[in-house]
Amino acid sequence: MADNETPIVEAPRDFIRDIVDADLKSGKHKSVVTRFPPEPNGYLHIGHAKSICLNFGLAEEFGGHCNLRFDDTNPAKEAQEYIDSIKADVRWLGFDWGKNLFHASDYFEQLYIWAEDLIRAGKAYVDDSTPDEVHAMRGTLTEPGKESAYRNRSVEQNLDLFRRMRAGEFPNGKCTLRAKIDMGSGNINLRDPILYRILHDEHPRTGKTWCIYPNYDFAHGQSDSIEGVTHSICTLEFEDHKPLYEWFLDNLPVPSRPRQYEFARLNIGYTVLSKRFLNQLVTEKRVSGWDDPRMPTLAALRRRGVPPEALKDFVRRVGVARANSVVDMQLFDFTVREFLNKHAQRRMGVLRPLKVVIENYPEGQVEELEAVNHPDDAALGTRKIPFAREIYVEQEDFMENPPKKFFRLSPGTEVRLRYAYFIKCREAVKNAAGEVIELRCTYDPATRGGNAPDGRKVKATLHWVPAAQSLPAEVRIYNPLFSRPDPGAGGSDLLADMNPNSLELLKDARLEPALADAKPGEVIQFERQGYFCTDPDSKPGALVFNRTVGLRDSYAKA
RNA sequence: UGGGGCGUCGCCAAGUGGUAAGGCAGCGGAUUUUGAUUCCGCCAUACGGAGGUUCGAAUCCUCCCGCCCCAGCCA
Repeated sequence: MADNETPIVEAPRDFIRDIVDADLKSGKHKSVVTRFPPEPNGYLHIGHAKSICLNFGLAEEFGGHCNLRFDDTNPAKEAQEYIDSIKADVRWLGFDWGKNLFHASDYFEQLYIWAEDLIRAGKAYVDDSTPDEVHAMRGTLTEPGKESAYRNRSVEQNLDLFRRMRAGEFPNGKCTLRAKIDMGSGNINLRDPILYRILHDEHPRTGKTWCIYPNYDFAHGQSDSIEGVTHSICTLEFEDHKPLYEWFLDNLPVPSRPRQYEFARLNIGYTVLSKRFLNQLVTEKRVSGWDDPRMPTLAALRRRGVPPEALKDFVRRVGVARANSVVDMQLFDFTVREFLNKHAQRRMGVLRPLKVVIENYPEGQVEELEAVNHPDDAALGTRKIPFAREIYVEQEDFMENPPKKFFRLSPGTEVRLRYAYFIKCREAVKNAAGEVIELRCTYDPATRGGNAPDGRKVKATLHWVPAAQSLPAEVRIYNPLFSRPDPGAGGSDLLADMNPNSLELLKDARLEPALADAKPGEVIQFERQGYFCTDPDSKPGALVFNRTVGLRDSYAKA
C-alpha cells in the first residue's frame, strides 16, 4: 500500500464517548482514566476485544490512560499462563498500558484495612453460617431474605474473628465476612453480600500470604478508586452491582470517586463467547487448545491469520450500545477480507488438485511466466511461476456435464490459465469408479500471458500450479464451531450444537513454488480461494496453511 | 408475582419534539487475466403495540406486549 494511503477513519461515537466528552468539557474530570480488568482464568476472546478497544480507545482519543488490571481475587481459578496470554493478546491488538500494570492483589492489604474499618463502623460482620444456610436465608427473587443469627455480633468479636480468619485459624468455608446492608432489598446484591471468603489456595502473585480473599464486589470499585479511574466501564450484567459498588465508595475513606457505566457485551452468531465454555472445550480436548483456529479467542484468531487491524475495525463497526444483540459473522468476515484484500500478496494454490496434461505442449519443456503480486499495487512487484506440460487445476473447476451458467472447464470449452495460456479441454479421463482423474487438454501458444491476439474471449480464468514444481501442503479450512446461529438457545446442550464439520483437512493441496518462502504470520491470498497463512505446525517440506477467510463467491451462492 | 435493563430495515446502529444517518447482508447493473476487488443504483410513509399531549412525536405522558440480567463463600 502506498504510504499516503492512511485511511481516515471517523472517531466512533457512542453514549460512553458522549459521557466522557461531557465530563471533560464540564471540568468534572481533567483527564480520563479507564481500565481493562480481566480475570486471569482463561484466554481473552473477541468479546474482550470490544472492551479492550473501548477502554484503551477512550484513553487514546481523549488523551488519558488505560490501566491493565488483573482482577485476581480468586486463586482457585487463576493461573500465570492466563496472565501471560492476556498481556500478549492486548499487545497484539496494538495497545500499550505502559507503566500502568496493576493487580487487585496489589491492594489486598488496603482492602483488608478497609474491611476492618467497616467492621468498626458496625457495617460488616463475620458470619459462621454454612454455604447452604447462606443460600437458604438469602431469600428468592420474590421473597426477602432472613437475617443471619450472627448478624449482631459485637465489633470486638467481629474484629477478633476476622483477624483469626486472616491468620488461617479456620478451614475453607467455615465463615465469611459480610456487609450489613439489607436482607429485604429487592436487589439481591444488597442482601448482606459476602466480602471475604476463606480460600487456602496459593495465589499466582501473593503466594501463601493470604488465605482470605475479597470478592469481586469488595475489590473492584475500591481498586478503581485507588487507581483514580474516572470511568469504570463494564458489561450490562453488572448493573445490579452498581448500588453495591457505590455503597463501598460511600462508606469507605477511598481516595477518588469513579463512576460505573455499562454496555452490552458482544455476541456473534454461530459462536459462543463464554470463558467457562471455552475452557471446557480445551479441557475436554474438543479443540486442540485455546489457540485452535476455530476458537473465538484472540490467540486463535491470531493463529488463523486475522490481522489485529481488522479485528479493531470490526469492533468499531459493531458499535457500543446498551441493547443486547447478536452480530452477524458476515460482518466479521467482511472486515477481515477488506483489510486483507488491500494488504495481502497474491499467489496460486490448488486445494483439491486435478491433473491436466497439455498434449500439444512439448514434453520436458518448462518456461517461467510472470505474475503480479498484487493487482492494485505494482510496488509489490512480480514473481515467476514455472509452466509445464502437466499442471493441476481445481477439481471444482471442471464439470463433465455443466449447468448453463458454469463458465469453467468442461469437454470442448476453452478457459484461461491465469498468467499463462488459453487451454481447451479435449477429454476427461476416468478411473474404474467413473471418477474424473485427469484432463487432456491443448493449449494455444499464441495466448502466452493470457491474451489472444485474435481478440477472442474466454469466460473464465483458472488458477493452477505446475505438477512437478509445485509444493505439497496441508491446508486447513475452518468453519463455524457451531451448526446453529444461537448455540445453546432454549436450554439446548452447547456440545450437541457443535458443528461436526468445523475443521476440513485438505492434505493433498499443491502450492506454487514461491510459497515456500511464506513467512510465519504473513497472510496471502490464494487467488480465487481466500486468504491463508502458514500455521505454526508448518515445516519446510511439510507445509501447513490455515485459511483465514474465504473470498466472496457469488457463483457458489447462486 | 421482587429488583434492574432493553425494544428503530434480515443483522448491527445513529437519532433525545421538526418530519428515519451509516455499515453488513441482499438485489440490479458497469468494469475485470481472481465468478475477487472496484464502481454505480435499489433496499424502513416507518421506529414493539394501543391510547394521549402537541401545529408537529421514534423522540414527551399512560397503559399493555416481548426479550435480557440477578437467588456463587465466581467475575
